[in-house]
Amino acid sequence: MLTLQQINSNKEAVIESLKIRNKDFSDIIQKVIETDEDRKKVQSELDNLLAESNSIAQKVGQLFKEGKAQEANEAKARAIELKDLTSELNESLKTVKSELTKLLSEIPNIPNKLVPSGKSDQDNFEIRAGGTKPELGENKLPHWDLAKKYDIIDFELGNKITGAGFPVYKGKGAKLQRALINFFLKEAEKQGYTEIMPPLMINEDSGFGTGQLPDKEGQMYKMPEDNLYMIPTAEVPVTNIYRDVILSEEDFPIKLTAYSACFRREAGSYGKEVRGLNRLHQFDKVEVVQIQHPEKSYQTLEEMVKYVESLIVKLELPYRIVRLCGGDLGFTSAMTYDFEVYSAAQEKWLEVSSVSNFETFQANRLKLRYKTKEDKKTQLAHTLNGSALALPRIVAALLENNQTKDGIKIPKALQEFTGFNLIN
RNA sequence: GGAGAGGUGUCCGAGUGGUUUAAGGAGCACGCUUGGAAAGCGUGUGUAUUGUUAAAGGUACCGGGGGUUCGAAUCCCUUCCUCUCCGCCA
Repeated sequence: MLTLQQINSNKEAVIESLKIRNKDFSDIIQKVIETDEDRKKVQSELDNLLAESNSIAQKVGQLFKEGKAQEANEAKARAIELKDLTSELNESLKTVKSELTKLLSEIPNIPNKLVPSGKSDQDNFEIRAGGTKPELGENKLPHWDLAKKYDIIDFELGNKITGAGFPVYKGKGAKLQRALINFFLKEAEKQGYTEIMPPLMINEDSGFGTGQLPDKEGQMYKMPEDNLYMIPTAEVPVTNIYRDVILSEEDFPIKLTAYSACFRREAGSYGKEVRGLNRLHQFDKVEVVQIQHPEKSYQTLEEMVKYVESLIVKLELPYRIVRLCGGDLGFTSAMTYDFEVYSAAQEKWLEVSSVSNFETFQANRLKLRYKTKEDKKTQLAHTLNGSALALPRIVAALLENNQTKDGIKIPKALQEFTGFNLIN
């Protein structure tokens, strides 16, 4: 959520910046400002009545103590009158506050100035690309066929046990998963990230903190009996470690990494898009999260981009990095880089990572703040995160790009983790 | 799942209806003292919101939500969490 301060003090600039998302928010922002005015009015009125009522209560106590029951009872009359007034005002305060929250939660994050304009992923701005697309022969196979040929991933078995989108990894397929997870965690550790193993279910407060709730409720699996949700990404439990926390400036940067299974309902997906490993209900991912001083967060974003890039380079996959345009930018993000690897048999670019700076947008919901050294004021911190990396599409590209007539070659960097260099 | 005990500020800890505007202690910050330090003494010490040039001041917050009362940390309801015992269990 944006803060009222952001909106009140820079109304025009906020409206202008949001235009890059191809939508006009001027009406809703105007409404926010008016509703906030109402809120202030109601609140100060209520506060005055409460102040009066407090002082009467104190006086009544005093009078009773002195044995002046008569006077005490007289004072009560006004207090009872005040009670009705305050409870009424309290109701309207609640109403106006929830109205305000509702309005605020409809406004997305303000895009960074570098975010290019555009409507869809067609308009994303390519930052750079690397690696080389392999030359595969005529009998190249897509990864779902390779998975079957070498018996390493069984999609039908997953259907039987759970349903579509829950594949079963077998033998070298399972080992490859584990190797990738270990490789990613090890690289993250080298970069100074502290490893976290988080809960895979979260409560409502956590879902709200990182912005999944209430808007994206349909995206998560829910356990209604216990009012918990399966995590769609480790970002949620890991970032929520710092919900309701006040840091000091020396604590920055906070660097955390976590492997977790991720669960997504992906309602409405169909067809070619979901074939094989392209889109799953359960998948594995290593996430990196940073909490940073506002002045350093963009420097950190670039650092994270370089880090994710280095992983893909080590896996020897052809890739490109794009900066998302306004139309494609996520609701909570101020700036996002997407990473795509080329999957040579499908002849498709697959998104394998998304690295974002949320600035104070999540921190405001999380109440994640820090105290400045100088004047000891509390201010919102910046949060960032990125996939490093999501496994299934990496696996798809590895299988397809490295297929040979002898089997599938494992990239060098991964071999110490797999313990083999060929799937055959 | 059953029975019981708890949840108070940065920490420890008192507080079962009215100067609690949360005692006391520790920690921390600043000042005094000192050649310097320790001890000692003094002052201050949360979050949010409102207000103001700035302040003073107001309001809310004693796990969360609701209620009783002129008045709630304190009484009632509800919910979450922690601990002890029992049951079940990888």
